[in-house]
Amino acid sequence: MTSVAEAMKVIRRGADEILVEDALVKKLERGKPLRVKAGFDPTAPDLHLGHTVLINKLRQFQDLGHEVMFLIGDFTAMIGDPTGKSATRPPLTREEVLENAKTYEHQVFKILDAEKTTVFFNSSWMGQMNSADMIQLAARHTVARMLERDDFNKRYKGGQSISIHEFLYPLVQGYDSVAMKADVELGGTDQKFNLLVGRQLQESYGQEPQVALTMPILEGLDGVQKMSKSLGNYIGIADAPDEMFGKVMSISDDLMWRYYELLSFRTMTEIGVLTKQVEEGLNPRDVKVLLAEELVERFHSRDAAVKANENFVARFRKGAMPDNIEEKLLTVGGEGLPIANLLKDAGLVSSTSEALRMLKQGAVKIDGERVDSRDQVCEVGTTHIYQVGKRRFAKVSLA
RNA sequence: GGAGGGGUUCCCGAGUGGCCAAAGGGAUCAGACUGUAAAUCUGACGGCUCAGCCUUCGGAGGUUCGAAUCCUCCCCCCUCCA
Repeated sequence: MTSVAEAMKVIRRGADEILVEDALVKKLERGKPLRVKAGFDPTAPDLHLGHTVLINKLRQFQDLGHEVMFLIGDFTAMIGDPTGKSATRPPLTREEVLENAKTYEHQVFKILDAEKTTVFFNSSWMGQMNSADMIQLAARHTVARMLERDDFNKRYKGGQSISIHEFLYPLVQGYDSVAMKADVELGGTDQKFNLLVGRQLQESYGQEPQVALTMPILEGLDGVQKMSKSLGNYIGIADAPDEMFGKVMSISDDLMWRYYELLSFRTMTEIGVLTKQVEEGLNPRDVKVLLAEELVERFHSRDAAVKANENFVARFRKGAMPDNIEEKLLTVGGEGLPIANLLKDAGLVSSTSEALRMLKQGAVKIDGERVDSRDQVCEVGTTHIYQVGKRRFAKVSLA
């Protein structure tokens, strides 16, 4: 077994806060596997790399020999965590929750070892509670402490409404820790308050309080805003290999190190070596390639990673065409189609105006030959590969 | 209930009667260069049957030769007072 000091080094990696660190050391020193909890809202089943930051940390605990408890918050989903949101989410049906949970498992076990992971649903204990139980649970916390939570505080001071049921969310999440006898709970930095409520409730129920470990929110491809689907700056773990590879390559050299810390399974020592090599003149691109390969391999396969790398080099460094170009058949009325309309109809651009702009900018190629005349007409009965920019291709036949 | 401020193109935000398809920034896209879909520089950025035309500035009407800009009504958001 790894020494406590070494374990702490691994655990500390990338972590925002560990509350309380000494308590964690003490727990580790007992030499028994710890029960490590992380809760997930079953509302958003398509995960991106931002979600995996937390899951990676679970994996690290797993590798250190601890027991991972993956909690699906099916009961809490019915309350809706107010964190950072004002709109109440629509409640999910039982079927939707189970469906989402399944998707979670499928995606999450690309990172976690299924053998060493237990999945929990908090409805299994919360569903049992009656009103009296619930009120007793509520009796263990105070309004003043609840208002310490940053967003409650702001809303309260700002005169915005806070529904009573919103106070219940942290309580229920905290009670989950009691029910699961968690030693450690992981969450994003936005979860800090809820994790701390867990500590307090556990003590109140006569348990040793869990250690709360918060992980930072991962920046998206722009390097500034948090990775999120709605901002479109995400790498989905279901993204196709080439797509995933390319997106990783598109991050800035600075952001790459951040991704290494939070997303790579390489040790910090290995990463330190890479940093040094870059300082000594190694092209950061080559280091980025390693990261891109590692991530594609994790979510797809070794072969896919190698292939994605090859494709990337061919297409962007050598300007070659991709292997699998989408084929389209367009039916036209007359003899042919002006190039701009063809590009639009083939879905390569969103409007003919854009097509004309692209032509003017020299972005359009037919079979690799640049087209600069907007008057070009593509005749019926021909098949060519049309390209806009470096990334959009289509093989179009006219009939 | 009272007083005031505001809703502009993907986002932020300027624009108070013609020079406005609308400044500036962000995002995005393209080109160049390169070390990559990094960085940097340049350019584009409502639509179309594209030297022209059409549609847009919360919604509906109106004034005017002409409206994002003025008037009327309506909808929505915010601040302060009660």
